Amino acid sequence: MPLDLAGFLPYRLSVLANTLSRELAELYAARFGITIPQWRILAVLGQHTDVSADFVCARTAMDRVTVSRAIAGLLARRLLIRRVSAADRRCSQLKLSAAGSRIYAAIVPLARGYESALLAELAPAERDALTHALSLLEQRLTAR
Amino acid sequence: MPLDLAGFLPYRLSVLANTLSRELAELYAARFGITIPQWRILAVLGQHTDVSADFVCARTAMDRVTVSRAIAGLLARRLLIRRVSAADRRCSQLKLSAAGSRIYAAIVPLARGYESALLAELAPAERDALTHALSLLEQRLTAR
DNA sequence: TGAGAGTAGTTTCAAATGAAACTATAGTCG
DNA sequence: CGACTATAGTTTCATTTGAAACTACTCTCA
Repeated sequence: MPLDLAGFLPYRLSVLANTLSRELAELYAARFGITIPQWRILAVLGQHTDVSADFVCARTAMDRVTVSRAIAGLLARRLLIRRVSAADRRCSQLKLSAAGSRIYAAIVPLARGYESALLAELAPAERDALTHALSLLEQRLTAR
Repeated sequence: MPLDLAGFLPYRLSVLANTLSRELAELYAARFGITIPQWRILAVLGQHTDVSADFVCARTAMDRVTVSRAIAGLLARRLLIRRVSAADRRCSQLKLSAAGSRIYAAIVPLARGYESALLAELAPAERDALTHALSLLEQRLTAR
């Protein structure tokens, strides 16, 4: 009894997620010179300001090293501002610069538009069901 | 109006899928010396026999190069058998060797067990809803 | 037939990745 | 205090990745 790969959940999610990330990246990568990890950092800093690199790691589930390098790239282009925290000088406090905010503001509608086009495939009840199922699965993982 | 990353579908799927693939790989990688791309190839060849590398590419949504190298690794360990197709000598015909079949047979229950544990988080109706929603999204992508 | 276009698969090379080691700072407790 | 442990973040280095070029073969059609 072979395993049906096309119906195997981890595999399906993997293919779908990689395809979506790549398609989405096409909308902003070339136009703004932003990589996928960099976009995720912008996305976190668009929501939360003056947070540490580690906070970004936790939010994005990306590796420390990946985050460090993506931040370095964004700093070099002056899209972020980094201050050393006075309370704990190991921590930095990151926020979007004016230029970073502009890029963020330009990408957000592209991202939303992409997501909307996807979700348009689903009826409202189907959307809710998907969202709900993902929450349950996510919960399981964060719970160990 | 910032974008809520934690509720953004492409992002959620990406985090979830990567976590699942990594967790699953922990079950077989060290024990059998098999990488994620190699496991996917075994999974395809467990279902379909005497198929080409390109067929494997199409099934797994993996890159040509990744597939070529993963096959090379499996051949080196004599887990696969490759014949050149008589009809078209550019194509190879791949199948599991006896040793490859044994590894495949050993991994399948681990993979199934992992998936079952995941799906146990969901009520049957929730599972169906998830499966259904994924099908709709997948369809959209294969349809361009 | 045989020149040009196309496909299967591999190799090369430059870029991205992540584990492990490292730097610098903070907190703990004898 | 001062050694010891822990955390934030970076650097190093070996591995993985995939785009592009390449080889080898097949197909088309003049």
